[in-house]
Amino acid sequence: MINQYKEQLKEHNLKLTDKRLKLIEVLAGDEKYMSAKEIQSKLADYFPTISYDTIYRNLHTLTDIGVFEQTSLDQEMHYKIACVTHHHHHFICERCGVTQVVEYCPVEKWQNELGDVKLNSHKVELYGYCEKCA
Amino acid sequence: MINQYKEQLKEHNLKLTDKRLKLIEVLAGDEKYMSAKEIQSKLADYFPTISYDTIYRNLHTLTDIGVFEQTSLDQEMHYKIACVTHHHHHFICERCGVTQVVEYCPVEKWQNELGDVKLNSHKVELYGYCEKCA
DNA sequence: TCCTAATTCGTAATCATTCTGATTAAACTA
DNA sequence: TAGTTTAATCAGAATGATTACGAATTAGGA
Ligand SMILES: [Mn+2]
Ligand SMILES: [Mn+2]
Ligand SMILES: [Zn+2]
Ligand SMILES: [Zn+2]
Repeated sequence: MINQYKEQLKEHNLKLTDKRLKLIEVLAGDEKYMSAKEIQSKLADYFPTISYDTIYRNLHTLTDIGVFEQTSLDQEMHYKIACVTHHHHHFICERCGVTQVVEYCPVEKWQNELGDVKLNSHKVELYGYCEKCA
Repeated sequence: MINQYKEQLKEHNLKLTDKRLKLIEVLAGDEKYMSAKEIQSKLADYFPTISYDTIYRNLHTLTDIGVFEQTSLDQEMHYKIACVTHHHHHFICERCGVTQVVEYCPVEKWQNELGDVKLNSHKVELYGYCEKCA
């Protein structure tokens, strides 16, 4: 499954660096939203001196090509590995960031209600505490 | 209608200051999400030296008591006057921040789908360009 | 192996937001 | 109305996330 991400990098002419691969590994290994700080602390096990510039740059780059998805929580951007299957949304634990899939999305009803206005995107996020954190 | 906000301040033992009243006036006068910077530039007409501390403090305070509502756009918190009628969401213009009401909200379907997990809150935001900005 | 553009590094800068300690003023009381 | 109390404001420093920059390194192709 990591190979699929290597593909995506190649498709966009991005080099396969050790930092990028480990970054993907970290996010792919935990289905939750993580802050840059959390991510750097996980990467620090492998690259103790990795630059924040590298982390932020790659979070942006990989979000741009659809490997990650992002959301703003508590004034900080958080990232998770992207869901590539079908359109859906997430429940997000406000304590630990862990996510749970939410299938139902009435985007066509919303588009109907809006009429002419063109919908570029939409955000649906459900918040609460996961079973562990409750 | 400004009187209703004065009530709310009194109910929470908050003083009626000139800054607070003008802040409410500014947000109530334009049904859109505004950043702290935008807000301070509007307030500057009346209070050229108003402190950012005053702006941020009051944005928080008034959001806490339900006078304003907030959302994070582009890494910046944005505020608008709260909708006090019934539960609903908004379409938000990505250029100018103007909002349009979206009535349909399937929160009970989502709660059903989630089962046990307790839902604390939810965010639904539809993005695009308003007629003016399109 | 060599070249070159992309990537990373270390660090400084930026920008939104928060904090602090001193000053002001709203609201209550006499 | 004057006095008292305490919340609110102010100016400016501090914080914390994010971005920028010039120099050094490296992936990937020739
Ligand atoms: Mn998902
Ligand atoms: Mn709703
Ligand atoms: Zn949790
Ligand atoms: Zn607009």
